[in-house]
Parts: sequence; C-alpha cells; structure tokens
Amino acid sequence: MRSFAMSTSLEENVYYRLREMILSGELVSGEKLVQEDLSARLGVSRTPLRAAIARLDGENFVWMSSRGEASVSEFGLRQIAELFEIRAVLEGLICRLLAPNIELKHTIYLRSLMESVAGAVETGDDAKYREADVEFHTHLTNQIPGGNLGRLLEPVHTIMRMSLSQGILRSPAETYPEHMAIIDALEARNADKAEQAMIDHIRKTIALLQKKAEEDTQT
Amino acid sequence: MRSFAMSTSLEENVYYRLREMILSGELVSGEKLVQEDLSARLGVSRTPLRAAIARLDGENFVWMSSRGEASVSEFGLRQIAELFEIRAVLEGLICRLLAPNIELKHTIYLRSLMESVAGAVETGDDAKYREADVEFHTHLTNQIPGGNLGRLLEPVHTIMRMSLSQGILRSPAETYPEHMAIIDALEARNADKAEQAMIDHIRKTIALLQKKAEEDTQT
DNA sequence: TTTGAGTTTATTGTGTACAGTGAATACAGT
DNA sequence: ACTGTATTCACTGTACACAATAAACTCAAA
Repeated sequence: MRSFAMSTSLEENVYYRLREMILSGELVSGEKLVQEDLSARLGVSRTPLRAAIARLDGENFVWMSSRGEASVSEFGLRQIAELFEIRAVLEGLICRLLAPNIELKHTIYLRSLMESVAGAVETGDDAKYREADVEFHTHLTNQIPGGNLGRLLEPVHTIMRMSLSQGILRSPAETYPEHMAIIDALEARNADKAEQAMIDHIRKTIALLQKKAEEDTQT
Repeated sequence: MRSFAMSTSLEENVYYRLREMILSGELVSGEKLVQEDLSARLGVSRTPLRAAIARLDGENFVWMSSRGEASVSEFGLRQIAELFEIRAVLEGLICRLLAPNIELKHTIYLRSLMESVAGAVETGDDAKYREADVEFHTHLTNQIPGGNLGRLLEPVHTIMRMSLSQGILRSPAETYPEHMAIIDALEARNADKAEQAMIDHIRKTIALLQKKAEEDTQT
C-alpha cells in the first residue's frame, strides 16, 4: 500500500524508480539488469520494465550490449566529474543565451532566493542552502524556451542532486559569492561575463571532485 | 525481400528507421505518432515500435505528452541553431579535454585528412569535402574515453549531418583554415586556444543559420 | 440552437505466451 | 584428461489479446 498515488502510468513509475535505484547505488555500476528478476522485484510485468529500460538507454543511464543485455552505467567519481564538465559548459551556455534579454524579475527572484538563505550560510545549515542552490541552477535552466537544452540537462541535474547528497560539495561560504557574481553579470546583461562566471563556479567543484578521485585511487 | 540482413533486432531496426524518417522530414515536426498506423506502415507489431519510441523519447527526438501520445520533435532552423549552440560548447569541451595529452598520431591523422581534400576545396567538390568535415568532428568526439560526452553528441551529430544535406553549410574555402587552426592549437597542446577555435568555428555556422532563420520568418 | 448525459471510437497501457538465441553444461569418443 | 558435439537453460525479442481511458459523437430535452 503505497502512500503516493499511481496517477501516472506504471511505465513512468518504473522509469523513475529504476533511475533512483541506479543513482542511489542500489543497483551497482555494471550490474546486469535481468528483466525477469527486476520485474518480479518491482512487482510489474516485463512490458513496462522494458519501456523504462529503453528510455534509460536513450538517456545513457544504462548501457545495452549488442545482444540486448542492459547493464547499469558507471557513475564513479570520474564519470561524475565528466558530467560536471558537460554541465559547466551547458549551464554557461544558458547564461550566455539568457543574459542579453533577461527580464529583471528573474534576477530579482534569484537574488532574493540567495538572500533568503544568507542566514543559513552563517549558521552552517547546509541542507537549506543546498535546496536553494539546486533551485538556483534549475530556475536558470528552465528559462530557456526551446527546451532541448533543458531536457539535455535534466538527467545531468538529477545525477548531480544524487551525487552531492554523498557529501561532494563545497561550503556555502565559498559558493554564495559565486552565485551572486553570476546574478550580477546576468543583471548587467553581460553574456560573456555571465557565461564565464557560471563555468568558473562549476569548475571549482570539478577540481574538488578530481582531488577526491585521486585520493580514492591511491587507496 | 530486403537486400540487407536483419542481423540486428527489429527493435533497433525500427529505431533507426524512425529516426531517419524524422530527420528526413518524412515525419513532419509535431506530427502525432499513432502506434497502430506506424506499426502497420513499418510492418512490425507495436511492441518493437514502442521500444523504439521510448528510446527516441530519451534522446528527445520525440515528445511524449502526459497521456503517452508521442509526437515528432521540432527540427526547424531555430531548433537546429540551438543544437549547434550545444554542439559548439560540447565540442569545444572535447578539444579542451583532449589538448593537454593528445597524441601526435591524432593531429597527424587530422592534418592528412584535411590535406587530402585540399584539392576539393579548390575545385569546389563539396560532397567530398563534407565527408572529411564530418569525419574531422567525429574523430575528435570519439577520442574521449569516458563515452558520456560522445554519446550525448551522437544524436546531435546525426541531426547535423541531416540538416547540412539541406544546404546549410559554409564554403570549404571558409572552413578549411578554421579546421587547420584547431589542429594547430591541439598540436600545441593549448587547451584554451583549441577550445576557443572550435567554438568560433561552429558559432560562425550558427550565425549563418540565424540569418537564414530570419529570412524565412520574413517570408 | 444549445446543453448535457450516454454511447461509441480511437488509442495507449499491460500481461502473457511463445519464439529465438547464445552460453553453459553434460556427455561421448579419443 | 581433453576436445568437440549435443542438449539444456537462461534470457531476451515479438506478437497479440484485452483492459483502461479520454476524446468524439449522438441524440433527446429545454
């Protein structure tokens, strides 16, 4: 008896659950996804499961061998670092495209968003700050109308959200001013500066990731 | 009686055929994909068709409404321009990541590739030059080991290949030296320069696209 | 003419049975 | 013991039947 409704189709449900299982590590990287086992485990038939897997394949969450065997894609620190590289340039691009015509209400919103958690920066209330951090990036992403950019970034963001719940994150005190710099550049409608600020912001986290990856390798 | 073998699964076959139909314009942008009709048209049952559609959904070639109706994504000049923007920063990133440790054989290969069609530039043999152009970009993309970047770019490249068969392309005489500049920067292992050269290269085509888009709008 | 309940239709979602296929396994010949 | 060949097994691929549902359509009442 699930508390949440099953208003959506099974297929979609399974899709989200599978993705969750992959990103949370419940399904280990490289693990083979045996349809019959999984469908039993999730309590559905193979049909919606296969649909979900096909979609996850399109989004690169799973890898299909030539013989149709699906296995979980790798999401180690190296892969996450690569995804952050991608994220850096794509979100940079978003800033670049947005800056020339951005409406004041957006920068006002973002500024108030950050200011509303300024206190959390001081007190070290990481959870609250993180929420605002995610919203900051998500909001910008959603402002691109075409949607192709946004849809490309959605899986990347999901992965990000997961991975940073594993403590891979810089301190609020460090990132807060970077966010403000991005907002400033956007408000000034300076495309190059906004793009660069966003890229720098994200690449600093990448540096942290790579340091961590090296440490792990040495172990 | 098909001449080519059906060594791969129907599912995959249908996937490629559908994608082709979308990109070639045989399926019009926004057109609703009715499963029964399509499956009849392709001579397969709905099962492999649905799998193919799910995958295309993951890759954003089709859009699924909340009720599960699939429709063809828009691939007008505007959308293609957006994809080129994405492509610009991603291929720029590839250059950036590749440059620091690139092996000589790659730059040698790329240089000989371009030189082998130098004659085509003079004579205006566009088809031959284009082939080399595509190979140039594909080869670079394939050099990234992780594969996530490459897999993200694959659909984008496919779209590109399609769209430039519609005559959206700058002249060889114009792009040839740009390619050479990229190779030079890579060979010098200058990451920033290589990235910028690639971005500039692609953005020049974007400018052309946007000009064309405006003209079309005025009509 | 409009409204609104009831009915049909069109189309997707799901389960299930069976076909197809490599890989593992057992077994016989040397 | 060792190799090569059947046989079985564990899967995935495909078709199809039926359930579910939202939209379109009818037709009678106001």
